[in-house]
Amino acid sequence: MIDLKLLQNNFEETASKLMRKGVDTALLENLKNKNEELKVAKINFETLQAAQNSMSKEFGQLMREKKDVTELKQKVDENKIKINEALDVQRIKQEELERIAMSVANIPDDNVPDGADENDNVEIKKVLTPKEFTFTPKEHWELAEQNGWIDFERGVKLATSRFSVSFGMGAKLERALINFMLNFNSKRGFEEVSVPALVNRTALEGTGQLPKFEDDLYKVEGQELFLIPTAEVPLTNLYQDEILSAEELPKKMTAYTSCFRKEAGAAGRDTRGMIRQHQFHKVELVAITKPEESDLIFDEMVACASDILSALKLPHRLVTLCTGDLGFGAAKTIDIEVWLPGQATYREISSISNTREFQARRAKIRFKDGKKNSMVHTLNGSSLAVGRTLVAIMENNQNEDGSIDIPEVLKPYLGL
RNA sequence: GGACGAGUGGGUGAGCGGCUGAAACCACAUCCCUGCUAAGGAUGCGUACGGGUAACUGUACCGAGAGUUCGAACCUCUCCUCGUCCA
Repeated sequence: MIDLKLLQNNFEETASKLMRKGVDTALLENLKNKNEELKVAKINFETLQAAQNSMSKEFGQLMREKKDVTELKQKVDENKIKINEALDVQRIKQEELERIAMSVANIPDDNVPDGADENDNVEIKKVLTPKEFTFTPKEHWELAEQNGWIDFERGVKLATSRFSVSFGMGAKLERALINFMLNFNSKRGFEEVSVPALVNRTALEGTGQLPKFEDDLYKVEGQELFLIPTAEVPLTNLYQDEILSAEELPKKMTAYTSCFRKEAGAAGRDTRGMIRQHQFHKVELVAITKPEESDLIFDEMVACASDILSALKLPHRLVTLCTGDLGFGAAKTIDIEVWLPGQATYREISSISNTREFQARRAKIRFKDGKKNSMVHTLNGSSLAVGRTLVAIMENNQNEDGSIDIPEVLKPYLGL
């Protein structure tokens, strides 16, 4: 959530920063006004309430002295009517303010490049060179079907479109990748955590998926529970509404979960294959840090994801997302895109974001910063999307006959 | 699914409808003492949002929400969670 104090005290600068992300200045103006109105309403209510409290004390005093209270009672009753009115005003202002504030995106870092969409993202570097094929490389769905690894029709039969089923080596490779990635992350100091796949509304508000993106979430009928779209939600919210000690920071965590997304608005995109599924496996990294160390840990997380791809010998590149492609809660994001020879293009396989205080403020995650409490920074990143990694392995390691070479580092996990 | 019981500050745990934002102890912090010394003492120590240069001060919060009352941690109702017993 946006820092209302910042908006109040530094409106011009904050508004111009948010304008880069397409946030309407009029909306911010409105937010600022609401904030001031709320303040007035609060002062009004609290003054009345203070009078009420002191009159109540006096009332008790008179009772004990067995004195007459009818006059005082009348005063108190009159005041009470005013209090209720003032409280209503305050509540309405409060709700309006929160509704608006919760829907304002995070402020992008100054060094995030301007841009409209993913075409304006800026490449940082390429890692490993794509190999030259002496034949025309196939796309992964062709290879997957040919090898009997993935069955797309049967996934549809069981659920609906954008579901698939893995068999044999396809299924084993998914499991191997998950284990490999979790172990890799553990060695880099990320504690492995196993979390629920269903979370409540508060958790999703904390990380910013709600209230704005409810359409993309699967909701359990009759309950305020949602299937997680990413492990970022349960991991980050583990410490929701807590005040952590400075010594226990940074918290670095990794978890494997299935992720569930309706992919509303992605109609027609990546309809074939397993690039964009409603359910997919992902190993996630989350860090909760002191503000001054979040950039350092961000780099660690990027390196961690990139190094996994390197260990798998998969060519990839790092890009900085431009303002137009930056997610709702991110102050900065680096995407890692893996080379897919079948499509002859780089495709997103990991996305690492620093949300700075944005989620911390929403989820109320603070730490003891000497004498006072400060907001932590929260970071999240995939390391990696398992299905897409499998796609990349298939396409990059394919032979002319359609067979696929298993990456050396995975063999111990496959009993090979 | 049914019947009880419980949910209080970092922890343990008191709490009569007003004098309780909350005893006590532990933990923690700062300071003092240094021949009873793997000790003793003093003080401080929840959160959020306001007001004040500051000392300080106002409001709210005792699982969540609603109600009764001039006044609720305490009474009533609903919900949630955790125990125990029953099915």
